[in-house]
Amino acid sequence: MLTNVYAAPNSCQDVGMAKEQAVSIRAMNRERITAAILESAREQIAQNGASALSVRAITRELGMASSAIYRYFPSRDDLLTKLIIDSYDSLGAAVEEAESRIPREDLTGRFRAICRSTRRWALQNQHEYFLIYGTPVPGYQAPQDTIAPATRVATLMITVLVQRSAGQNASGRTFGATPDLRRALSPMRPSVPDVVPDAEMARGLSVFSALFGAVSFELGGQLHNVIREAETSRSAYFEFQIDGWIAALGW
Amino acid sequence: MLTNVYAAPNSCQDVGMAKEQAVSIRAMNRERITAAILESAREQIAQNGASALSVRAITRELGMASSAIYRYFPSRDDLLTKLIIDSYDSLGAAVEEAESRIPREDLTGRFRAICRSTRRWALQNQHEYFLIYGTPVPGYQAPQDTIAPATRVATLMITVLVQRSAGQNASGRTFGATPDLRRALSPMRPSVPDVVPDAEMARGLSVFSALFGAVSFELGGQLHNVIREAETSRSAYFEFQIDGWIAALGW
DNA sequence: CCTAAATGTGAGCACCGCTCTTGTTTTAGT
DNA sequence: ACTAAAACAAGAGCGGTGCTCACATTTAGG
Repeated sequence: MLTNVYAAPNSCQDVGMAKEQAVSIRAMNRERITAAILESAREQIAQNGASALSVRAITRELGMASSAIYRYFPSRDDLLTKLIIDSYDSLGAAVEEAESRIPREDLTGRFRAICRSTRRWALQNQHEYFLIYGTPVPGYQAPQDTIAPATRVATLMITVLVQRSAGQNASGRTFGATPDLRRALSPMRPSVPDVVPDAEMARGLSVFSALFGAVSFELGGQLHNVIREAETSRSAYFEFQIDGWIAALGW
Repeated sequence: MLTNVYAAPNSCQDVGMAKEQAVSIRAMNRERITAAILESAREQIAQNGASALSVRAITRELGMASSAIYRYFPSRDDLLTKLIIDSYDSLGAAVEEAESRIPREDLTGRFRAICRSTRRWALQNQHEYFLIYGTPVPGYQAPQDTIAPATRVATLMITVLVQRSAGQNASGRTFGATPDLRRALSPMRPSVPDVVPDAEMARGLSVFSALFGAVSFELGGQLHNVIREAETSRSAYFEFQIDGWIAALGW
């Protein structure tokens, strides 16, 4: 149960305050209540998943009228959008933190760190993970605000790939990359330095989706009765997959 | 709009019928109405996804009382379970059909067919795909009936792997497979012939999850602004990935 | 100070999954 | 053929949902 930060919204009214304060009490309350709503929502999602998120339940927990929440979020979907953005950021921050601990020159180590921290975050935030990489909601179009946070871990992965490609200046193994594939990758091209050949980009992206396929399979229960549930087994299998991805990248 | 197969449930009552008919009119009606419910449900899911499935909407479309549907499915979840099983079967049948068209000795061709038909089915049945491989519903435990259909495409993939392993009797490249990995794979071991080494099994499973990761990424919009939307581009990228998986399998 | 904007409230709408009662129809046993 | 039991259909209703609206109150700024 949350402490009711929403209660007594006018608690500051009788305290004499200077008119020109840094932030008005209204703005303060707004920020506080918005945060409380998000906290309650996150709690609900962590326990029962996104589909069970109820705005009425949030207002109940906060002790406000059910209609009051619409002063802060115009709809349930907008609330969810904000939560999605936060989840992207949470995952991005976790992965960035883990990767930053590895010596810069240890490229495979950084790659491993990205994979492991992604899985770890997903295991610890299952519902948030599926909020991001689960079933897309039908009418939902990802707003502009989501795309930047969504690319944080992808950007990190690309960075490692770039440094790898830069290390071996245009070595062989640059076959592949049919014209069709080149065109397919064109939207991504501007974001990636020229040192990275097309095939390398495609391989990186492929490994990227394989990573999330592996995590989704584990979290989605697709490995039930296939890989032992014990963490040692799950982890061993995951490490085996990482080795495979590193090999696929030609490292 | 569906033709109202539910209407006039007593239409047979006044026709004199022999008592010992193969199936009673009640059983006939039950079968007919159950089929109509499922058809309407599938239609709804195809249009708006599983989350938008409403039993009341089904009964409206069929012209029955909203409470009547509970004579056929005890709850919305049971209805969904049936639809999940059907989706597994639909996917399994599509993949089996496509794979069966390839000459038996063309192992990579059969593998390619499995991958391509999986993607094709997913593109044509997006909501059904996410019904299977999307966000797991919180309290939902897959009933026993689902596991058999769920393994159809996996079984197919294993078959190809087995034939490949059988072809090259215990060649080199059987490194890997730490004790931890061996234990991790133990639940799967009884289902796979001994000719397939542990590492091969793990690799196959890894490729399997990579396949679904790739499909999920495409359907989930994760490739938006990354790979051109045109089918030629999407297909070219997918084929590139297939080549990578074949390489990963050491073929 | 006073108007206008922002915020809180409660009633209410249309929908949802599901239950229960009541009355009808079909089945099965004698 | 008759009857008890089982299956079924219909409607009312319960508690829940997201959301809107009219109305009171509180705050902000000219």
